[in-house]
Amino acid sequence: MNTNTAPRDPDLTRERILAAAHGLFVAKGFAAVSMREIAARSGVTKSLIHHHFGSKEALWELVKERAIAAYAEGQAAELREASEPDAELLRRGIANYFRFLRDNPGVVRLFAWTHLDDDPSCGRLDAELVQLGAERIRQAQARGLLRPDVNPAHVVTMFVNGCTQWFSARSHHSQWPGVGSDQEYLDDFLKIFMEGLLPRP
Amino acid sequence: MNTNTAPRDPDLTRERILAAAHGLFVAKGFAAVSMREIAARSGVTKSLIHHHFGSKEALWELVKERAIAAYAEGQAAELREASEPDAELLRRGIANYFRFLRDNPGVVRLFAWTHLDDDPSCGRLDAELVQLGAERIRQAQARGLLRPDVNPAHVVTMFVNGCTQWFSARSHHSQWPGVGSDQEYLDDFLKIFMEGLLPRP
DNA sequence: AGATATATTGACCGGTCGGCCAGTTAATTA
DNA sequence: TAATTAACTGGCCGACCGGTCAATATATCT
Repeated sequence: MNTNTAPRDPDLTRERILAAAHGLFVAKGFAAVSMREIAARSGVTKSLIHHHFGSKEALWELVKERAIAAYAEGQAAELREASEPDAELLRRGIANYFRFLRDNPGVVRLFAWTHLDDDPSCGRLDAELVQLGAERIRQAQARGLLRPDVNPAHVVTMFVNGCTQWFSARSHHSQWPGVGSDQEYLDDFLKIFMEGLLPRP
Repeated sequence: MNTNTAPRDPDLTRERILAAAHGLFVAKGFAAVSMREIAARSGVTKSLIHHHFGSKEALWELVKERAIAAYAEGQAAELREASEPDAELLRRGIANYFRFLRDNPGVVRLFAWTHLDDDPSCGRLDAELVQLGAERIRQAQARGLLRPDVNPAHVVTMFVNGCTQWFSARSHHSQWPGVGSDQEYLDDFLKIFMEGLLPRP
């Protein structure tokens, strides 16, 4: 490999290895991916991966860490730029989250793999995200804009679960009779969820 | 193995192999389980597993098939014994489904594995279950007991997703601040979901 | 320019993988 | 009871696994 005259670029090499590993891990899971596969896809020797990352496990941890950090960063930015908390803000937040998962299927799969590994690392990272979102909902509750008799953390968990599982179990319910498109599901979800959150007279 | 005088029982042997394979596959996923492990746990030779089931893939398929068939059968029984469809029936159906998943964590994990395999086999099996549930909701809508402007199939999908992901991502949100117990989450879920489904004046 | 550190390679290691096969033992059938 | 079938075993195979190591080529530093 690399018999040409291209100059060495260790950072780029690391990046290409990480990209190859990310794609394979996301697609097949840790156990089903071999170092030889990663090496072949990144155009690099297996030994070089060990040189740069140590072991297969270490590479896997780094791939997870980076992907989740990127996810958390994007979501935090989304939350920061939000205006004062009301029902409409929540509705837009859910729609944005839904579209984010739709456009980043790798994130959904990576979360699913880590869940099956009972790996709490990614849950730790977005704990503060949840806290932030729950705080917004609490404020809206205090203003009488959302019903006060539900746990704000459960509200966040509920819509995160609803969005995540929709894409995670796509192969499942895509063949269920009567189930519609992403947009149609999101619309119905918002109808039920948002109206269920309104204060009752 | 089996150096004692116990009489041969091929059916029991098959069952023990299936049980061992089920436990290991559910816990670690297809790729991370070896035939040697399954053989050791079921007290049987590796060759005998091949004799009875052919290959590792065939065994995995059979394990999935049986588990999902058992799940579908139980759920279908639950649905058949239900009375006339109204909101209260739906509420009890959701609570029952939630408790079923709580008491059968293996089912949740097996579903998650098959989703990551993009295996649609289990989705096909419970398609009729969903159709049955959706039909009940449609009847309740026709009687004016549930809001008519949502797709019944989406109603079913929504609560199935909400229940499944709660247990599937337990390692995730168990460390989220403010998230409560199974029962507390279910209560809040039902509050929001059921009120969101009521007809609006 | 010379010395040092790092990036990169290819060959190799012990171990495990799924699967196969010849042989033995127990149940079934004729 | 003899013959046939099925259950079951142990050993073996080639392929692949993750990881190591010595050697080499390219940067970087003095």
